[in-house]
Amino acid sequence: MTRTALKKQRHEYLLKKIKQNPFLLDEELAKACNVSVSTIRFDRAELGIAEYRERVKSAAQEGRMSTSPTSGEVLDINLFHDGISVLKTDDSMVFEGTDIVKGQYIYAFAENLALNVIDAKAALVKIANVKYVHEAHAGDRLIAKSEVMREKDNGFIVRVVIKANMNEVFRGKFSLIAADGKYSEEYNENNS
Amino acid sequence: MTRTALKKQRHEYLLKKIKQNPFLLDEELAKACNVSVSTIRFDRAELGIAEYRERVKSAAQEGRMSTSPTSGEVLDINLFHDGISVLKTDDSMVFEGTDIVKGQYIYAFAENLALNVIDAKAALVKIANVKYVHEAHAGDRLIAKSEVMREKDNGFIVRVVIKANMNEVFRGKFSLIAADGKYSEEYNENNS
DNA sequence: AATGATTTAGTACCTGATACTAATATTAAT
DNA sequence: ATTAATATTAGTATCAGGTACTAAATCATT
Repeated sequence: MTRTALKKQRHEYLLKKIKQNPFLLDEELAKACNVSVSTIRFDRAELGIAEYRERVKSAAQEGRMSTSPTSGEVLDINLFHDGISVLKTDDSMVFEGTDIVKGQYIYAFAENLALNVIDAKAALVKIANVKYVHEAHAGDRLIAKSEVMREKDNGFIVRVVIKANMNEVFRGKFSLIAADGKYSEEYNENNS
Repeated sequence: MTRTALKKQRHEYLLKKIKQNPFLLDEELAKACNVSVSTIRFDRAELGIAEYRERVKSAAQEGRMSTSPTSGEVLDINLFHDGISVLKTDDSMVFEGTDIVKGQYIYAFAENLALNVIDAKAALVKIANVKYVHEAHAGDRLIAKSEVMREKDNGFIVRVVIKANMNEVFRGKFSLIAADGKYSEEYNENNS
């Protein structure tokens, strides 16, 4: 194989590998690619990939940004009645090698809204029946609507429907029960 | 105020400030506390606070942990038959102010095993019926067992049961269908 | 005044880089 | 086959943000 082709291959490898794991030193990359550290530095410069420390730093900042990773943003809530939230999907949520969003992210999004509409801190999921109607793809903007169907025993039945581009993607029914009002008080910041 | 008291105050400040924002250099901390950088270094040593780079690094790693799904560790897999995996829960998975693990983490754990037993890269969840039998608590070691119940149409029905301390915590039935698998090739090391 | 705790200063060294230069393959084009 | 362009390696000086250590200066207390 020509060096030019090897370089291209290496570049693809670097882009992919570093994206999925920013904690890779030039030295390690060099070893993995069987080239010198200098080559890796040239490659990074060509590809516009920042140095290790910057990568780690921005990874930390991103992590810092997303308080709860898959909860989405609540747009509207009528407590004990209904709620709407949105979630922008991205390729951190997909099956490796595809752009199909994993069910667990959609589930978490739905469960979260179901809990929020009941008053998150006071409810637990007991049973969930969920259906993934259509695949969701990375980049899709998911819109979840939840409705409290009825009260049952000491709990609630909440339905959540999620759509992407007007198409139904997910449909779930959550049976929630109130958790006993044993709340541990907020963090005490009073010190002298 | 005595120097000793000032020091104590500074120590409290450092612990709190660095906890809420790890991106603070010794130089910045020194300026904020109106002492020299040396003093800050002494303080950090006394308090066991790691240096800037280590703080940023572990922040990034934590962020990475929470964004990547909680899949647990697979202990045994008989493809298309059954599998076992474990997950150590922690307080990043709980409802705020409690030690009760959120359903979505348990769900993700279960879904993952269900997918793994079928060959993760080639299957999608279509329907899931899940029941949270008992609360799981932070620190619990969850053990999930999955069994393929039967093939159905072009898919599978997989049951997953999760226990903590011998007690059933979760029970779920997943209906999975095969998806066309697309492999991403590893970096080619054949060259010389 | 002497003792011990606290704070500051300074040195050598470390890692994982950047920025740059120079030399050496290897390939493609003429 | 020779040349020009491309790819790779090596080496130097420099940087940031430290560690680890030593020594001196500055209180506060007895």
